[in-house]
Amino acid sequence: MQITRQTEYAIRTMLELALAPEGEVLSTRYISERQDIPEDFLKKTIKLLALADLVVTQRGTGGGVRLAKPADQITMLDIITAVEGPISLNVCLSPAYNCPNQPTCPSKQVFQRAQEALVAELKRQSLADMVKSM
Amino acid sequence: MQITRQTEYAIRTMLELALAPEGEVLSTRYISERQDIPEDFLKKTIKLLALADLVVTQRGTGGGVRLAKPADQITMLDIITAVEGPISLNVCLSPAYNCPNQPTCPSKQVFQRAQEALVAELKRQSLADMVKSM
DNA sequence: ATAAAGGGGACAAAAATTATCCACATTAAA
DNA sequence: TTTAATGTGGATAATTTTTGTCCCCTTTAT
Repeated sequence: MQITRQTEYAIRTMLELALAPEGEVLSTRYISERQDIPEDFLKKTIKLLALADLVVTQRGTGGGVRLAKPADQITMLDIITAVEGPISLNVCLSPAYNCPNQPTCPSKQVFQRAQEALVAELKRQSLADMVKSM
Repeated sequence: MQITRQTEYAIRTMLELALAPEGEVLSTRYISERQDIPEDFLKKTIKLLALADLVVTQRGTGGGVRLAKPADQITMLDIITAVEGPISLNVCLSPAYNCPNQPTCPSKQVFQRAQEALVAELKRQSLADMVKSM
């Protein structure tokens, strides 16, 4: 019940990008050195962020990464979801899962509510808010 | 960011115990068959529940397991914590962890709040509530 | 005594996570 | 137009966590 290290990497990367001058790109190597993240692993992590439209990448000399939208339009939930997929506190909450104990499973509802509370909080704070508090 | 299968086993076990007649013990084997849980793995899981004072075990012939207290005094949070230890959505929230970015880490606060919301919900519903909803 | 329980430690298997390597495609600049 | 800097993608390895199994022990009612 914990975010993975990769998600931590993603959060730190997004903070780094949010702090960079508007429109400027940062290279993966630069970020990996600043944040002490294995470069090749970071590449894949950034790819996930790009697929989720949180960052834009630019290939070639002078290329790199930048935020795809203003920091106040990106939430912690966005980042976590980009890396880990949709949050589901219990397997039974995954969309794909077909619970064999349906419909009498009493724990599903508990997890459903807990998850909603969690998601609401993660959605509440934006990357911009986080940067402000630094 | 998901409870483990072992925690699922623990929840199902607690529900099974909550449904048993007051004061009666159920054997690990019985529970493992009813709930389709590997017996030796269940033994360890039950041991964790016993260490957390959620169940009482009785050795010897006719022995088994029963709830250590009324079902309305046991919460989902109690069960999760018994198996997985204290919830910490991010390593940086673990009591033992000493964050190298302290005290300027902006994500810690976000996780702190999210975790509190989650914990509050998990604490809200008791085993008794869950049984009622079956 | 005996058999039916739980207790505990070692270990194995499986799954998930993290990390590394390398060949390739793109692009700006020399 | 070559070159070097950069992201892309796939394969694979290493590590860690989770899950499962085995086996011998202790306790206890009959």
